[in-house]
Amino acid sequence: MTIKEVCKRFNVSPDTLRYYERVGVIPEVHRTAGGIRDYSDDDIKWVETATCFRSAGMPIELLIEYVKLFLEGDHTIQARCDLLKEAKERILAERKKFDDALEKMEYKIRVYEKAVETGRLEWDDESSCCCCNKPKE
Amino acid sequence: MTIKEVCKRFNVSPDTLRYYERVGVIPEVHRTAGGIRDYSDDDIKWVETATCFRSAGMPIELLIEYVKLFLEGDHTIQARCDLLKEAKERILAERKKFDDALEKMEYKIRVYEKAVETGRLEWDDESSCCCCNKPKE
DNA sequence: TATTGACTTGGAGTTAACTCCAAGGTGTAT
DNA sequence: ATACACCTTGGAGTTAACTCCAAGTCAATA
Repeated sequence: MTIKEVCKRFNVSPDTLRYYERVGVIPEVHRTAGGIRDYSDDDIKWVETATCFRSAGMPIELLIEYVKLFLEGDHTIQARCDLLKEAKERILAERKKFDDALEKMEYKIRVYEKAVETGRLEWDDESSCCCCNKPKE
Repeated sequence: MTIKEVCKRFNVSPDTLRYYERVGVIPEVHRTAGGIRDYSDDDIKWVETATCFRSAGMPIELLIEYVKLFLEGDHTIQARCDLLKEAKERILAERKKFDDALEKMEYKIRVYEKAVETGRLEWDDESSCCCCNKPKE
């Protein structure tokens, strides 16, 4: 599979894929005799994992570490497992922050929608919502 | 409340708070006669919202736009509501990516844990999991 | 009142993760 | 065989969001 096809499939740029390979986010990709990238099934799976983890905000350094351990062979299985568990905890913590923000947003949206309906903006004083401050004249 | 206290409460640096104010992520903060920042309750609520939305990955530009609309007054209520709804959709989309990554991670963790137990690494061929490629010798 | 430490500003520097570029090689359609 | 589009590399440039710095001001303490 050409770089172009892989890009289309995972919605990333060729520069990004070459960059990932260069810094070790994915292992070296299979080439044609002429030196042109020709992604194997395994290469594609690595791209899939890299783009999936990246779009969940995992730092590139972590992926590089994972690939490095993988290339070292089976004696790094425990280390890889630990790395993934830590990554999972990170993502769970991040997701919690998303949920907090969602809650705050939904509250604000409710208040604004009611204001559009009734013409009066009424913030619950107990809420720790910033929108209750009135613009200073 | 001093800048230091606000920093401690929201776990951000003084530079970050000053930066937020400078670029308009929060409105101008109340000052003492000497010109030193003395955060009011409302100021603090803005900081809370800013840090909450930022840690959910909302870009600063969006927060600046929200504050700008707020300062323009009540005729921007509909616009603010629309902005928040769009922000909410973004966060939902981001959270979906987190869930996808979590699922992939949990699968890999399960396989690695089994490998640690049994001594054999066995990836389900149907899964689109990159870890099934063997290191090239 | 002098020292000390925290605060102020505008502007420059840093970091992660790309993104672009120039100079040249590959491969396929005429 | 000659365009032509697309690929290669190493290295430089960009962007968002801080983060640091220098030079000066403020405020609490000895």
